[in-house]
Amino acid sequence: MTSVSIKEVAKLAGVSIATVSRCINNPEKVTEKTRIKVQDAILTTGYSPNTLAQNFRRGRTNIVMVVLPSIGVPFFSAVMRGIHAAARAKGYSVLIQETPLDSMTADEIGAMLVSNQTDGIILLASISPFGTEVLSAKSKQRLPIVIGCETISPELADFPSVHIDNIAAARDATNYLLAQGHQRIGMICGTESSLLTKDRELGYRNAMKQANLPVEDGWVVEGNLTISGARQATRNLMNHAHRPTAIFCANDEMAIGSLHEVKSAGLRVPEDISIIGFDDIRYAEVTDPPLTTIGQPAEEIGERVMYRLCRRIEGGEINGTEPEIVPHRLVIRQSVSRPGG
Amino acid sequence: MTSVSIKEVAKLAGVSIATVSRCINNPEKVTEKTRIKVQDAILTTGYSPNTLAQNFRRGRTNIVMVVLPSIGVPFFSAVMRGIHAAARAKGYSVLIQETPLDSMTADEIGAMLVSNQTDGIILLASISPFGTEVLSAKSKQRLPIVIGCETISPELADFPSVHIDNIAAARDATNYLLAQGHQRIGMICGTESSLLTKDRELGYRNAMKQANLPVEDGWVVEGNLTISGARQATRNLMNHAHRPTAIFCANDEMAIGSLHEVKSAGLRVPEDISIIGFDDIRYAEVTDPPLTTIGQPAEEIGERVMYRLCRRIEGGEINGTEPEIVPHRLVIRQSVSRPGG
DNA sequence: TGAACGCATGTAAACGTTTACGCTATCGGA
DNA sequence: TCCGATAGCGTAAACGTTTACATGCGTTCA
Repeated sequence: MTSVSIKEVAKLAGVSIATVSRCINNPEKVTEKTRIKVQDAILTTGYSPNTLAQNFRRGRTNIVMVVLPSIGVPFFSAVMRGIHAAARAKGYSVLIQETPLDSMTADEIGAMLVSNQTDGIILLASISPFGTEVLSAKSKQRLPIVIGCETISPELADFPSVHIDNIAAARDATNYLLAQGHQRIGMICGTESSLLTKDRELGYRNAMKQANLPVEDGWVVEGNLTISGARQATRNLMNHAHRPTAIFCANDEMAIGSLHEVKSAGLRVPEDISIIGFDDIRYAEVTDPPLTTIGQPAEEIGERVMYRLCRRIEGGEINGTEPEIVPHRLVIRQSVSRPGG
Repeated sequence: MTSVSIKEVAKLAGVSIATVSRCINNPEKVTEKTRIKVQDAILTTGYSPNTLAQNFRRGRTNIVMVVLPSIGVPFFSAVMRGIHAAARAKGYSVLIQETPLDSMTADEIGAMLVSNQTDGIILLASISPFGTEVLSAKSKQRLPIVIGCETISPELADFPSVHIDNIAAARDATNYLLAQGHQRIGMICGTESSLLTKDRELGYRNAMKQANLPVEDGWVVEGNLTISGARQATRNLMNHAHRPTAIFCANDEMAIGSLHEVKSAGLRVPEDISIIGFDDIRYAEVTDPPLTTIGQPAEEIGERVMYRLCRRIEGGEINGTEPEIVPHRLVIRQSVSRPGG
């Protein structure tokens, strides 16, 4: 019942604790005969090393922390799946921190690293900027932090990252609507604090400008990244004097809300209003109509971000900080048609 | 840069390391004057305690592990949200283990506890039974393990748990369909290994028997808890010689898949086939038609399960192992009508 | 004034592991 | 046969913290 330590094993096997330790960690440094003795002793005592002592001694936890806005969003859970897979392969456990209302500050995060609670951190969320006195550019080069998904803010530019090209992807989405003949295109973007959706907004505006089309006041409205926020935003768009014939939503969650709201108002999708989403979450193919959207390789992002973090932790790659861009793709389903059907 | 230890603080403040430790952990045992000295020293050195050493010394990590089948399922992420909230309030971090293919065995879990990697465990997933020699009934009484959501298998009966009454809830769902006049009611259940959906199946069968209605062969089909599984299951149900006029799905994920499949086949919901789900995930109110379902207080379950675990960890409540039942409720929307509309 | 007490602080041990270092015995080569 | 190299193992230190116990000083009360 009470936890058995390496000493009992050593005593039972008739060797020193150093030898027991070696049997476990460097079996090749030990005679086969003693190795067997020790193995037997381990089995009969039911010994398992005290992880706390190991962590303490080795100065690491084999735990990485993932900071994200919400695990409830299917896109993030897909990324998490990739992270988990890679973590398991590399022997890490994953500690999740949700930051609902920016509740976790950069200082808290720094504290977790310096106090050794985690070996590394994956940021899937925007974080209030790191205090400059805490993190010099030099130290950033070393900290085991990797950013996934989120477009990088200037303060975080020194950290490696893995993500799609959000600007280009949003441009592709908008261009697809334009190619279908839409000219009045609205957008439901995220929140002020979400840089990633800022980039998507930027891509949308780029595409509109390139097509010499105006973005009228009130065509870009915040949806707060939630279903209910998107429904409100959609009502605003539908009431606009120049009602858009198509809506680009910064994520699928909001697209689902928007879709529902349009239909609730008695309008048809896509005949009256076309809708395009972003992320290609798994619910996107079972909406009515199925949602046209931009697909991200979410699991792949998770895996790559984890592997990159491992490289950082293991000390290599001090310099390689250029972002790793993964491909996005347009997933054409049935929520977009030519204006008027 | 290199981590500063308690020694430097002590030297700078001109006190012993014991005093520094006391200043942090038992400030009332120290003069105000020295406390200020030490505080200053802590600030100027930028000291923060080495968590690894603390954990080692105190024999605990302040980490709890949550084992669940998939974080991608909105219901679980809602539970997780509750767990996170409670954990944060109690000073714990949350480590997530997904067990996609029963990949984590009970032995692994036991190992995590005995090797001190976590202070406690929350099980939201069925786990292959604990080896009886590893866990006697006595030791179960002590282990800091609490079960959430899942109905308890005999092997796990000694652990405390928090969940709804799945049998009664499924009965309520079925009775609602019966009350609408349905007689041919099919069910899409989960997998063989998911006890919780087994209980839902039981509740369904209870209700049918009580109504003196048969459950024909082929009316209960496995949906694997996934959208695609439910779509296949729905095709089977629609092809049945005695096609059900209503389908009870063991969770909303499958209900969404089923709903889509029925409509894809050109049938109407609820006029041709009524559908009722289970969980009331947030997408349930934006399906077309909005999904009638059984609501669980997911966040509350998460909170309660976490608080209960805390009580276990902190040593109280050795005996209170009777399950904590939280209320469910029928959420009536528009995916169920009288048969034929 | 002196003894007794209590409070603030220091000293040192302890937690369980890993690992640098040193010792012994064995083996190969001259 | 003797010496050097080396493989295998033991000894002991070290990691940073907490805490039981000891120490010393000041205060109070007789």
